[in-house]
Amino acid sequence: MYVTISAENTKAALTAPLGTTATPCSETRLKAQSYLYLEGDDVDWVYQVISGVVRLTRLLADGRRQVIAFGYPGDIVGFPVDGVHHTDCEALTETRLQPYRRLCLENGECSPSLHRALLQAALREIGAMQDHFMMLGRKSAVEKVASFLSVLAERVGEDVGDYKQFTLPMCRSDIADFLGLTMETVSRTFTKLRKNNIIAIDNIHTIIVLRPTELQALTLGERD
Amino acid sequence: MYVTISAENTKAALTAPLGTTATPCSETRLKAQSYLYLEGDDVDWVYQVISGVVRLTRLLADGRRQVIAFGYPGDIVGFPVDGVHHTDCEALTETRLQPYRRLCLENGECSPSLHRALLQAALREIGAMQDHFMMLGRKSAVEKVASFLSVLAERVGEDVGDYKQFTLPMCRSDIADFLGLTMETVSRTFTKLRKNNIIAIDNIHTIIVLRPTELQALTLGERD
DNA sequence: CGGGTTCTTGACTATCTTCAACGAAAGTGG
DNA sequence: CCACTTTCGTTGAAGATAGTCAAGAACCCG
Repeated sequence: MYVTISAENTKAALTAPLGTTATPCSETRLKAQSYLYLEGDDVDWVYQVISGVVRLTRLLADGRRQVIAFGYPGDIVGFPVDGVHHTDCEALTETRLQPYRRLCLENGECSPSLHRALLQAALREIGAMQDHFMMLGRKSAVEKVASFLSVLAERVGEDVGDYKQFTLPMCRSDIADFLGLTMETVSRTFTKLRKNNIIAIDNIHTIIVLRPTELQALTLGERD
Repeated sequence: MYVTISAENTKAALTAPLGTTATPCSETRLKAQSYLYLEGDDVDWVYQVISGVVRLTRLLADGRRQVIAFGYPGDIVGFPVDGVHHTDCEALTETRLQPYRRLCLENGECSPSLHRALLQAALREIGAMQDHFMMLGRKSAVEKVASFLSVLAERVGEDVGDYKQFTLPMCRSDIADFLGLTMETVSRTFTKLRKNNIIAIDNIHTIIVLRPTELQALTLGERD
């Protein structure tokens, strides 16, 4: 999952399974905090997240970290770069994944419809990443956090009265490393949104969006 | 072209043409400052840059701009997202491009080797963009500019004695919008590198890297 | 040569980071 | 179940990095 400029993707489109034909391989299960693969590992499979959430990260030698994406149900993770994984992938919650052979994507060694679906997923990935560039390069802290929460509310939020509620399976520093901020700035921005009654923070990992429209407006720089 | 963490790609690999078989379509020529496509246009072709340089951009409603990538010879531009272009693409110099049918990439309606080559290019694009996230999210101004110049020196620099020389076909604000900085910061950083004798600026658009090793070190945060 | 654009530089400011302390929550072992 | 420890999150104060605004210099092109 990336924080796209406009969250125009519908839940339906995103969470639809890829193959309509019988899948050749049974699902993979992953406990929270366990790794699916590490940077440099050979790629044999790409995975579609069925349930749960995973985190893709890259590390710099000096310890700086960038969270590349969060993988929510419907997302495909593990695209190979020259046959090798280019990020680490860790499960944030217990996660179920549907594996697809790498060669199905790369050589079409499977049903044409599945090959096409994986390819389309890769192309959508490129588009989503392009959006995320704008986010990292050109948005303020408030805009980044508002975008992040807005997309999550849209994608995984549950209606609670007039509000949208969802849980954050990742910690604050994961969010910070995803948005190119520090943990402290993320925390302060959450507090600011809470004090302005845009959101409520029930449990630390449970967000309630009280005013979705205002949150959406902050996404593009209206005053807070 | 993205500013990758380690410029380990060789020139040869990057500039190799995709299809060894006869290409079905003659090359496209583009004058400097003319657009190849705009965001929202339907995609009929993807293009490999043969010579010249193009610039891919995305715009926000309020005018903020992100340069997504520069397309140098060997690069593929124009990957479709749901059949539609997701960026604007403008030629920075006179440019020659080899078009390939979109359906060759998406449906394999061409030679299998060409289909595979385009697919591999898309997957490499994903990997390169992941690297660029680190750049935008986690690097300082000096690191960004040093990375940018270092990659260019490696990729298009010509040996002049012990030095590497190359021209910048883009203006300072293009570089700024690529790196997530302002024009002024880019300019100041150039000056700093020049005063430290890491680079020389011959003409405004001609850079000579005097100390490639030091420049490379600045890429990852060694003191300047 | 002149006019417009692009680039550089300076002074000032804003935003975000850093460092540090504290508090809340969660895990551990008796 | 409770005390202890550790991790994670929040908050504050101070500082640094990059942004803004403005002026002047260099470059480009007819």
